[in-house]
Amino acid sequence: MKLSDRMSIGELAKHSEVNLETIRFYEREGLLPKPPRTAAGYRVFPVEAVRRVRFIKQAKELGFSLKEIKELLALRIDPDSTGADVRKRAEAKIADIDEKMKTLSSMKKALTELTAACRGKGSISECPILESLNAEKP
Amino acid sequence: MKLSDRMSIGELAKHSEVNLETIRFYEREGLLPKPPRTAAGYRVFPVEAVRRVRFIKQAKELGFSLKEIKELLALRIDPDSTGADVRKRAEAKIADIDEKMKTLSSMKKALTELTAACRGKGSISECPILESLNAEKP
DNA sequence: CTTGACCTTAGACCGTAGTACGGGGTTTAT
DNA sequence: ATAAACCCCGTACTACGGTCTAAGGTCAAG
Repeated sequence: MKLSDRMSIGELAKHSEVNLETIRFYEREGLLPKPPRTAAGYRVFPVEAVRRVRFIKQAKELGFSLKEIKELLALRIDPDSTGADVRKRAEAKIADIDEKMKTLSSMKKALTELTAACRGKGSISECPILESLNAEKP
Repeated sequence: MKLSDRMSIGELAKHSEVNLETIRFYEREGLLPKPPRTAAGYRVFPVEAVRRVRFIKQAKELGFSLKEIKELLALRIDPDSTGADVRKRAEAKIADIDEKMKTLSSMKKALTELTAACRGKGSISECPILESLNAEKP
């Protein structure tokens, strides 16, 4: 059964845990495709829209701008773009992601060392451990 | 030798690759400690400030707000806070980081699958692979 | 057949994170 | 000794990413 696989803007907002206005804003900005409307002009979203909005939300939390998120969402195999082109763009995004993961990794390491230091009698005063990240470009 | 282990605001900005005004802004916001001044009132920064500014920059790219970054920078073992308290806060930050890494991981997986699909004749048209992330909270 | 919860639009407003500007003082290089 | 390059401060402005408001239309329940 699939009793209603479509939803109103309010339902979409609730299920994806964002403000209703944010949905409209994303539509205006082209992050969500313009949905069909009822006779009265009400937006009708497919359930998949929830995934899309959640994806946007998560990507934002990872420091991607809406512009970058738009690019990520545009990465799909369709007849408009050659496979090689999509692959090139996807690989660039993968590089971004690897970069972020590397940084997170060193942050985590620093914090883990900090918690360990706290365990061991914790008396190494003034220890700005977080600044001990990868230096890069000296 | 340590021919000048201190620098001007302009040098700091250059070495940490941010706008000079950003340095002043971070100082106002309490992300950088107020530096000593010359007789003429010029700020004099220790070289370590470069690491700190770069850390702020990187953390921002990972989606941390300046407020969160301030909290991260405050995590250190000093006589003002008990080891247990610092540890608790550090562990919370580690949890944030793990969350981010998990999401990045699924994004990367989705993108990797996409590039693989591009290789293989690339004819699965209309394939919005990125929305297929972890669902969470149904 | 009205009340309340929902939807519509356009446009105003907000917090965050800078960035620029103007008017001035300082330092360095020629 | 004077120009270029740097610094000071305070204030204003910007871009981004929403969020809210006003004025009104729609829909389901009682």
